[in-house]
Amino acid sequence: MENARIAEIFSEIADLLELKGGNEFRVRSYRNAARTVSELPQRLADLVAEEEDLTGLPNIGKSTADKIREIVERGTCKRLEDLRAEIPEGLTELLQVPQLGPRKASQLYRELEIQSLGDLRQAAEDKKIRDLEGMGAKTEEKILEGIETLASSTGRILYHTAAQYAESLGKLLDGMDAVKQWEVAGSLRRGKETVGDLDILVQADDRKRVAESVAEHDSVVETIGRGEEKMSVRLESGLQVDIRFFDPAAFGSALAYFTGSKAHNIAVRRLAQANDWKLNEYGLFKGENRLAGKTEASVYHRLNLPWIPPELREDRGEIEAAEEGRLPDLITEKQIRGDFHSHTERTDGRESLEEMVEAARDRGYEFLAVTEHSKALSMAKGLDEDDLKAHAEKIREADERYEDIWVLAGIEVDILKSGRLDLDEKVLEDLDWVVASVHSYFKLEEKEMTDRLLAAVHSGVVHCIGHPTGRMIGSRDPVRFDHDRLFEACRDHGVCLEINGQPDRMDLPDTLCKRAREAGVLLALATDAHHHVEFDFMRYALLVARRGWLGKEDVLNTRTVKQLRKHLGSK
DNA sequence: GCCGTTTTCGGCCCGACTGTTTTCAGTCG
Repeated sequence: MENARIAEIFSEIADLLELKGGNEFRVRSYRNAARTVSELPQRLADLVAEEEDLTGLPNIGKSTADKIREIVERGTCKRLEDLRAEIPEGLTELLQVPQLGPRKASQLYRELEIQSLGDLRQAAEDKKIRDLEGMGAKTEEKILEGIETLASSTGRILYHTAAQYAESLGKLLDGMDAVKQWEVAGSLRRGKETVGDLDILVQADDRKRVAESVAEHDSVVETIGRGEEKMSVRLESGLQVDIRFFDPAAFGSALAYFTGSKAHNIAVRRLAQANDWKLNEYGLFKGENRLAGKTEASVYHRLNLPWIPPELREDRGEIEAAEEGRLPDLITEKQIRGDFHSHTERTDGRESLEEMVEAARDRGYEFLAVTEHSKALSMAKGLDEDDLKAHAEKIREADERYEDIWVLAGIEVDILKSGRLDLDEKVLEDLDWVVASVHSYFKLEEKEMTDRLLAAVHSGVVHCIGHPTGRMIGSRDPVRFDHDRLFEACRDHGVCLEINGQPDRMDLPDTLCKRAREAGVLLALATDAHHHVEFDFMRYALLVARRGWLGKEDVLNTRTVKQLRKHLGSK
């Protein structure tokens, strides 16, 4: 039983309770519990086995703790079974339709016996919905559109993709005289690996003109709503964009408000309430009197907090850390001196060694590790021992030619199913940098996978574990292993964990990053570039690192060549 | 159902927009 499944159960209970018309705060409790569970670094099943007290976890009280134990033992819980018996299957899928919430969904069920998306479409097409109390022709139309949107939407999209749309809209806004300032807020600003929609804040002289221009933008296919304060549009990709207009006096509080996360906002608002103040998107207020709002920092400062970087705003302890003056000094792009994972055309990269090295120099890097695949990945032309020796020689020759950059002769060696490395350790010993990665047998049982990874760490020739969880966002689950044991082993053997910046990997994920840091593990940021343009993926690795609370000291890439040589030499 | 320098009971974030209404409920973020 994985945490994700437990979280799903709590979400389903929340949905069903909502359809039933239950207490909205109880519903919220289940949703909060689902969030806590899904973000929890430890496996609940393990905590239950160890008879840990779960009520110490945020949003988990006695009742929820009991349910967690029940779910771990039985795979489900009575509460869910009872609700399912009471409310027809299919009704929850109606909640997925935009603009259709629990009230209308249950009304549709009660009055028209609608129990599925199919029923809903039929009723809308038959124009039966417009006759219901509180609904009309417009509602019917919205529902049909909502069903279409649902069918074509893919849910959350990669940060990388969302950032491209944001950039394109940003260009439009930059080009308008009426726009005085604009900022992207929401989960994109927080650097989350996936983004559900775009939130853009705009200060403008002529809101109407801005709204018109946005509505006419190439990538906009539909205007969902449009008012004085906000407008919502849908892009060709299905992505929803919310534009909100604010005056300068409220721009900072609005930015904070719409950056979220929701949980962070609630926690900050509680601090305001403790002073009998009110915090909303228009500012921090004492009665009618605005205490702060022009900048984000002014809002935080008035609440006796330092400004909190957006990447930390997840209610994962940042408020307490801010109160106690122990927020981490997060790593920045400028502190990155090199990249620890790249491929060339010798295996599955697309450019020559020289092209890659020169591009790294152009970025101002002081070092670059070239890490081709090993022979187990025959599809990728992986190297055997002799190939590797020859290639390492070639890399060292290149290193001689470029005085201002250290080209590390490296490898990304496969960790085989048994935990053995795919290449003779004698050959690996002569390299400057050895990344060991799992590229096969992703479904091993936790114990077997843990032993497999530990064997690589214990080998004595590995410097870094590549993309440690192996997850592909949206398409492949992370492999299962005992995180704490791997972290401890890495710390004790001086082995780094990689933060791979490929947009669909972003692996190690942020929450595990935070725990690896707490365990004393050193992280290595890397792009896994197969073409020099992918060196830009370092920004995604950086986002993960920042969301994982990493500072300069926690990251190997911040070392000078001299320090790095010393660090690697001492291994 | 959770939670506690206001509290173990009684709160729980709060405002914009839409469509249906003649003052508001539902949905969303």
